[in-house]
Amino acid sequence: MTPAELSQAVQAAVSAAVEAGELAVAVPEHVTIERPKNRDHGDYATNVALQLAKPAGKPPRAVAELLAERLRGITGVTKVDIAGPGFMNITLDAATQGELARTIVEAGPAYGRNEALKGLKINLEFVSANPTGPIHIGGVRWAAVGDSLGRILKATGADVTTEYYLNDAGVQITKFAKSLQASANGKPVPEDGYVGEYIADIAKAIVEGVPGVLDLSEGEQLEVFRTEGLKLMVAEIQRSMEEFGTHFDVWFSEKSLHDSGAVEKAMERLREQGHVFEQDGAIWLRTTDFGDDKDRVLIKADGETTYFAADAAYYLSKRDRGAEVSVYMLGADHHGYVNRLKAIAACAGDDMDRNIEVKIGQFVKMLRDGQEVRLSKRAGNIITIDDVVEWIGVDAARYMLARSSTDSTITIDIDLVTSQKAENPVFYVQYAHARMCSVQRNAVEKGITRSADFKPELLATEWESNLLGELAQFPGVVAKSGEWREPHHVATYLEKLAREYHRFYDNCQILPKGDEEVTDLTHARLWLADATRTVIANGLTLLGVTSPERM
RNA sequence: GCGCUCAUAGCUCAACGGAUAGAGCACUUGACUACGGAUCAAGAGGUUGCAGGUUCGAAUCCUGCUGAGCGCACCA
Repeated sequence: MTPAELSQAVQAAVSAAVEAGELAVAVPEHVTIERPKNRDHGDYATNVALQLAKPAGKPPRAVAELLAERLRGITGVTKVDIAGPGFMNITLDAATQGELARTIVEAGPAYGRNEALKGLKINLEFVSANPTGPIHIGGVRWAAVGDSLGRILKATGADVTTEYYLNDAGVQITKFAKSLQASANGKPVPEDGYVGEYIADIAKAIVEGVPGVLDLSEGEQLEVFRTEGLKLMVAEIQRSMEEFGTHFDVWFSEKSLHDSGAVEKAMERLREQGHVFEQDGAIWLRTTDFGDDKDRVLIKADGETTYFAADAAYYLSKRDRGAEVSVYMLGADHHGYVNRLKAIAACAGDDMDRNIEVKIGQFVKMLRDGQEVRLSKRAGNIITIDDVVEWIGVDAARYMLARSSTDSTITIDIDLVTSQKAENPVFYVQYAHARMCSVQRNAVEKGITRSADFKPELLATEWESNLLGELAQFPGVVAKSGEWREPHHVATYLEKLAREYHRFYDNCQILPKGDEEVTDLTHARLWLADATRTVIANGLTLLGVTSPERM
C-alpha cells in the first residue's frame, strides 16, 4: 500500500464517518500521510483528526477514535494508535509494504511519475544570460536548477516548454561588437567594453572566418563583428549548455520581437487594457496599478523602445504560445524585476498570482583552499560554466547546485567535492547505485535470477521496512518538487534513500554467503535492491546526474 | 531613505504549521576470513540572530529590532 492509497483510505474513512452522522465536516481534499521520524509511532501517521477537530466541534482524540475504528478494518492495516494530541499512527503488515518492491520494479523508469500537474502548460525560462560572454556561475546554478525543474515538471504531468531568452538586441550587443572589433584591430578595450580572453578568441575566429573583414570601413566592420560575434557566442553558450546536460526547447530571440513588430502589437494590447499612458514625451505602462513601485517606460522620448517593452512582448508571446503559467528564474541581482514582470501580466489582463511566477536564485560562491575563487582566465573576474565543469565535473556541479533551496546562498568547496577520500553527497548517492549494480552482477555470476515468485512478507526487518517506507515516498516527493518548483527536495530525498539503502545493505545479507542455499529471502531482497536501484536512478535522472554502474 | 531575500550544530546545508529540529564534512570510539569500508554503528556538538504576538502546537505565519547580500534609470 502506497501513502497515496493510504491517504485515500483515510479520506474514505472520513466520508464514512460523515455519512454515518458521526462527523459534521467537509471531507478534506488532501489528507496528509507522513512517515513518522520515530518509528515507534508506526509506519505512517496522519494529523487529519487535529485538523478536523475544530470544524467538527469535537476533541481531536475523539475524532481520531472515530476514524481509527474504520481504518482498523482495512486489509493490510494491522494497528491504528492514537497518540499525543490526536495523531493517528498506522502500522501496516510486512506483505502490504513489501509488495511495493514489485510495483516499483515493474514500473521501472515510470515509478515516480504522477499527475499532480496533469496537462498544465508551463513555460519555464531560465539562464537567459546575455550572449556577450560565457555563462557565469549564477547562470550555471540556474542551468542545473532549471533543467532539473523542467524534468520534474514533466514527470509531474505538466506540459513544459523550456526556454532561453537571448538578449540579442540592444546596446550591450553593440558594446560586445565594439570590443571584438577593437581586439581584432589590436586596439585597447573601449570604455565599458568586455574583457577576457574569450573576446580575443572570438575576434580571431571572425578575422579568420571572414577574410578581408579588416579592410572594410569601420561601420561595416562593426556589423560583421556584431552578427558573427553573436553567432559564435550563442554557439558557445549552446555548446556549454549541451555539455552540461541542459536542454532548451526554444532559444527565443529578443531581436525577433522587434523585427516582427511583436513589440508594437504588445503595446497595442496593453493600451486596450487601459494601462498605457503618455507623459513627458514617453509612453509608459502604469505598473503601479499592480504593486510596482514606479511606472515603466515602454517608448522613450527619443522614440526608442525599451528593454521593458520587449519583456512585455515576450510575456505575451509565451501566453500566445499557450503557456498558462510562465515561470521566470532570475538571479538575486534582478529581484527588483519581480514586481514589474508580474505587473506586465496583470496589465495584460492576466492573473498575476497564477499566470506568472518569478523565482529568485541566490548567489553561489566557490572555495578552494578555504579561499573564495573569483577569477577565470578566460573571462576575467567571473567564474564560467566551463571552469566549474573543469573543476568538479558535470555530475557534481549539477548535484551540488540543485540540492539546496534557491533561497539560500551556497558555497561549494571544490576540495571537498573533488576529493576521492572525503565523502560527499553526490558520491554517497551514486555509490548506493553502483553498489546495487555490483550485487546484481554478483547474483548473475552465481547464477541467481530474481524469481517471479516474490514473497513480500519476508521483507520484515526494521531495515527493510524503513527502506520500503522511503521508497514509497518518491512519487510524493516528485509531485511536491514540481508543485513548489523546488527541485532540491529530490536531492534531499535521494540522500535519505541512499542512507536507508546502505543501512539495509550492512544489516541484511542479500546474496547467499559461500555455499549457502538460495532462499525465498534471497529473491525477496533482490526485488527490494532492484526497486531501490530503480528509484535512485529515476531520482538522479530528474537531477540530470548519471547513475554509474561502477565507480 | 524605501524595497526584496536571507540568518538553523565549528563548516556546508535540510526540515507539507506537527511528536525528541536532521544529514554530510570535521572530531572521538568501534566494525572488513560477508555481496564494493566512497559503507555502517556509537558518541559529542543547538536558547533555530533578538524580543513580542497568533494557536492545541512555531525554525516555519504576523509585528518590531539587529546583522548580511542585493536592488531602487526615458540602461540593458
